[in-house]
Amino acid sequence: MALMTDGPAKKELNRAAWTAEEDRKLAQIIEVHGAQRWKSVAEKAGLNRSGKSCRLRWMNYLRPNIKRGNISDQEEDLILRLHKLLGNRWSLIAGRLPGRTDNEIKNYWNSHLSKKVNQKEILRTETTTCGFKRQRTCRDVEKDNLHVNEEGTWEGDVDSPTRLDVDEFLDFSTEGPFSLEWVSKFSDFNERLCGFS
DNA sequence: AACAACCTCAACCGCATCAGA
DNA sequence: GTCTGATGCGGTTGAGGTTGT
Repeated sequence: MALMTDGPAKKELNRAAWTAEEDRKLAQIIEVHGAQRWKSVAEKAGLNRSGKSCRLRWMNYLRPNIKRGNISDQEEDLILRLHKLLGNRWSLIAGRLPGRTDNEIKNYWNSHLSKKVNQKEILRTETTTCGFKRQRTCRDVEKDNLHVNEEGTWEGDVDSPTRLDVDEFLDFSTEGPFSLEWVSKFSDFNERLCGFS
């Protein structure tokens, strides 16, 4: 990408791909001043970048413990299941995948998983027309189950076996990244909710 | 080998939300 | 209560790489 103008009065910002030198400067400043006040971080680092751009670069690329590429089968499975439940809430999904960023998961979904899911949906529709019991689609689930009552409890149909506390279930702050217990609880919930895994 | 079509992913944009003045 | 700046999120874009013809 080339240098572009943001408007006649504004200083032109560099919107080209980040260089190793820029990465180094940014990391250095964050080490000293912390990952906050991104506008001043950009200024202090002497980068002709917006605060937003610096934040994004740090969050998606420079941050420690970032995993890149090679999404495992387990991770893929988790993304699929979480997406079934949460939809395009990439940051929430990323919160359950240590070292993965919302941007990476979003990209992975758009380039790999959305196609897989579409194919599955087509197969399921075909199965339905053959007279087998119709499996529930995610849209059905959303329609029927994504309802939070006054007590903050997530409840489905009156007869539905699925009831859980949404806040507790989606509170990723207290528990570590995804624990086996959580995954198992989620899988169980998801299977009952969707009728398939 | 050359070109087109497709894919991937880094980066940007617009909008919503929040906190502080 | 309102304004303003900072931050976070999801959608989208486009450059570069890969694959197919």
